[in-house]
Amino acid sequence: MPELPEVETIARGLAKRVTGDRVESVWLGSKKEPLKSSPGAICAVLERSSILGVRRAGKHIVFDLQTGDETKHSAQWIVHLGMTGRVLVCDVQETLAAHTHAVVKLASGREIRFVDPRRFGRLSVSNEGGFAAPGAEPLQVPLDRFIYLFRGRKTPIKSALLNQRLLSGVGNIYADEALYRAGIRPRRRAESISSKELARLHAALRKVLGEAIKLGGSSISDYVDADGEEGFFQLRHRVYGREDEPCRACKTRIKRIVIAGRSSHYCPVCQK
DNA sequence: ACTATTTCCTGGATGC
DNA sequence: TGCATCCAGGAAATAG
Repeated sequence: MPELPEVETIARGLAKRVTGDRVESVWLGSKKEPLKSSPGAICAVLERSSILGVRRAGKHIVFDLQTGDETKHSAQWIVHLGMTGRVLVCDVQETLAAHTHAVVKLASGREIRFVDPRRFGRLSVSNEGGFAAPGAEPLQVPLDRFIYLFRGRKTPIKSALLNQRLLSGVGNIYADEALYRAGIRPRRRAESISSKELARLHAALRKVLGEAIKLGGSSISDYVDADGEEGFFQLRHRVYGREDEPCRACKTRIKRIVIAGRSSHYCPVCQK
């Protein structure tokens, strides 16, 4: 499940491989779910455009483009991986994986392929005003603004962390890991958490996301980066996926509860 | 303006 | 072994 560190890793890998290349043609599959923009709009933006760079915004991969027509407008191709999405850079002769929904042919002779079995991923394009993720970037947001995000919210802090309109990029794994490191139980109402605790959460979130990026993300089920490499942060998980295993600090069994339909893991002793 | 719940998807795990 | 059922979860849609 790609969250901020996984998407950052993938975007860096893609940037290394396709920056400076040019799009020759685009093939889109027949399934409609993966397309957030119309097929015509996606092709119009992508075909003959140059790739200026690839970056992450929240959980989105953003390809910065310069259109191939005489206007040379800037535009973006935006890929959201959902649960099981992958963006691969392949040689043309490599066999097409099942559930390939888009193939972008490059002037270098290679192809960017979007593969997504579960079809929760989304492709879109933007050419006016650029693209911005709706929430604040967790690695950039200053403490005072971070604290303000949760003011007056009755929803559990875990749900608030997952709300992409507040923070962009935090998903189930890193929400649980950050709450553990900050010593805050996931079910606590966001508004009930003190500024001091929120300061701990702010720091914990930055630390956990930063460490995970350094380790290439967490490989759960089938995640691999743009080069097919697995991440290693799953080895540092302290609560996520560790139900009934001993807390690394106090040996208490890690509990799993469901909040807003999402499994949430915490230590009943270390987290208050 | 919020918050909670439901829905979309398929592969892998589980149960009988 | 085979078949049915359940579960994972990001985000949009729907309901309250």
